[in-house]
Amino acid sequence: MIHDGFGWFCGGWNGSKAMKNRKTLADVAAEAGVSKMTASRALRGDKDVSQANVERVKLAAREIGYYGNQFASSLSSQHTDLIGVVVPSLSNIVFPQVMSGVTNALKGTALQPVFGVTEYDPELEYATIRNMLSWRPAGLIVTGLDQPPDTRRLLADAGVPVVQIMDIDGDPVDACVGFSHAEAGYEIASALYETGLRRIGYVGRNLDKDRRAGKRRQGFQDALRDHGLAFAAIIDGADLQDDMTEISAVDCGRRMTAALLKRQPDLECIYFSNDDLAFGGLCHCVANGIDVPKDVALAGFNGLGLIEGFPGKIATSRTARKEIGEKAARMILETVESDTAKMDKLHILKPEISLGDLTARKRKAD
Amino acid sequence: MIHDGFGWFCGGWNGSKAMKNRKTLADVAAEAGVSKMTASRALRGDKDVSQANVERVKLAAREIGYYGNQFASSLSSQHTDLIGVVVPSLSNIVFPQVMSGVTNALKGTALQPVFGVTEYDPELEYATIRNMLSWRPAGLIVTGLDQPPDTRRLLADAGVPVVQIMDIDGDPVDACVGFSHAEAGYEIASALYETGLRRIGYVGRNLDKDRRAGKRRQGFQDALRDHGLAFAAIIDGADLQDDMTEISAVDCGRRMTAALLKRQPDLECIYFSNDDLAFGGLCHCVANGIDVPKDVALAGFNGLGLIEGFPGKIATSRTARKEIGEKAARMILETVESDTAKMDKLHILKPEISLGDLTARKRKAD
DNA sequence: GCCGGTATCGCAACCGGTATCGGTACCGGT
DNA sequence: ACCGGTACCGATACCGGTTGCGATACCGGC
Repeated sequence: MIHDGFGWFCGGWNGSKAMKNRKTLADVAAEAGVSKMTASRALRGDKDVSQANVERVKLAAREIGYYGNQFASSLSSQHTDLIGVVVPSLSNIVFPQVMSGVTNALKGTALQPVFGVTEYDPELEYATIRNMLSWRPAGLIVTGLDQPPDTRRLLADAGVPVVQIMDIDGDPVDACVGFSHAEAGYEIASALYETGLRRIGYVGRNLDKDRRAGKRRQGFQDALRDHGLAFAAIIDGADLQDDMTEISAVDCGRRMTAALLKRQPDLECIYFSNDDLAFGGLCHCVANGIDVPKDVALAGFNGLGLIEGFPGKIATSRTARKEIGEKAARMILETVESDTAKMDKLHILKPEISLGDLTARKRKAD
Repeated sequence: MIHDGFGWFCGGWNGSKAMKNRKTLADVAAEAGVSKMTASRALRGDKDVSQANVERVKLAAREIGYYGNQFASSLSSQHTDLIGVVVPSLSNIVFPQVMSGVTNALKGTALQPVFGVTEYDPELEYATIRNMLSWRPAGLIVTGLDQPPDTRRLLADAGVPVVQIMDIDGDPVDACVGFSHAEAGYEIASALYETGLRRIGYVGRNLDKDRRAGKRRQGFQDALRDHGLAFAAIIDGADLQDDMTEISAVDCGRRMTAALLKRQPDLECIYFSNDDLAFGGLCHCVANGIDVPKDVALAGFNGLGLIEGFPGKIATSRTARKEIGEKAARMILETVESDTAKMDKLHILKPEISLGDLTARKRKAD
């Protein structure tokens, strides 16, 4: 349906009548006793308007409660202040944090972000991006590098700066900001290995949809392989697919951990596809008197705030979400501000591994 | 600055040149060998176009990579598909959840949400709303009822359906969806009282900015007063204002709880301004061998996912964030869809109190 | 062959701003 | 008195679609 060309653009009911009876620039001009042009210039702070008229116009505008019409303005001036930001989800706090970063970097500039959510659905992603392009944004920030060809072409032909974020394992359309998930997986695996851990299990969910989580897992596996190991046990949601979609990630992590430890009681360590699941694992352990990380070590990914509740308990790769959002926004800002400048095409913000209480164990192992 | 009338509208640098060289409807029409009008109608699925031409036009559009221009379209047709959604924050997971609800309810309709974040800053809220109005949205969803007069007037004169959400303690501009925070505070206080708890402390943060948290606290206090009690101890961030703004809410909760219990070791219960803080409190207790809720009961607000990690430990008022977002969106949808229908002006989604393990104690107390 | 009706199509006039460019007024210099 | 320069202003032509309405073509019926 979405790919039928213009289905997204068709049919449906016709917006609101809300636009009627709105004050226009002509009203302001009449009220101020000047021409439309002078009013326009006065409100935008253009030059070539006498101070007296500027004040007269602003006053008139306020009196009649005028605010501009972005459609008319953008159509006429042929440019926009919009930056489209496409994220896969709002329920993973990571993305709101990225959005915060973008908002933050754009504060005080003329640009402003517009957000779109894809729910990890490629079709919806395509539609969202297409939709954003119909607003002729000044730039686009898109999560991930694994867009299908259709979507890729859309981005490539957009004619605006495009920054892909969160991932660098792949071929960016234009610029990208993020880090290698494969490497992140590889590195935390290595770090865990060095603390002497050997029997390591894996807990993941939504790997089919969340490609980046899949990459981390692969990287982790590669590291194990390089040490002649493999996951001692795996639960990736396919096992528990019944009601797992409805419950929260934390609760899901708890249950999956319980299941995994039941299946393989001698695990020394569990790697989770993210911090929410890992936290769920911790909850299971706390509730069942399992000492973390002595009995079993837990490792997640992201460095979420809730990890700080139990300092040192969960190993994690701290990712710079907010910074990624900020950097991406700033890259577009720079491109847009100067015609000449071309932005760096790649900016890496490597996650920082935090082993927590395992650090001590590592020293012992050395 | 923001209130100077049109400062927001003035100055600054002028968008991108991104709009140039884009395919227009005329290109499509030429390619398809029809007039602009026929092309326009074909793409929108209007009637009065032969099936043959519809296909020809759609094909042509796809060939040359055409996507509409919302500015031109909205300007000309005098209506929009936009719904403005204004939330105070993205770092509190509650608001992304509300946004999810809105997105969800709007999925499959012609309407689409545009989000704005105010960081709890009234000036920024004013600017954001004004900015949204310049897009002539079909409706507006705004968080809270406590806008300053300027902002209120803006909303009242907007000429579009406005739904205020999350709160009903106040005077809505038009419609509102949410619940009474004062009542929520009152009720959980009463529920806690009934389990026999008496020496109750309070931990809160950002009360000056988050008016709703303040209302809950007030409601809680009122309940205590009605039972002849008062908070046995209070930490509201003013006490620890040093670095508290930078750290996560969870970590903040941990520290404030530690401080509170040090000051008043015989507390039987602590009421937190939200679940993040409460969870931090739980972490402190777990880490220090304090049994929850036997030694000290903890109560928060929101029913966040992370509470589920420790089933029954933290009492909370479960709020229907997603539902609030959905309902608000649906209210606007209905208003917009039918000219006649006026929406309900008030929709209450009362939080559901969950006492967790305290339920047992309550039965004992009875 | 003429007529009313229906299906298709396209011209022209906008929508509400802004870029462009050509005035007008006033200034100081010569 | 004349001239060039500057400051200010406004008529006009768009921007890229859509609405309104008239034009055209084709149809069956009489």
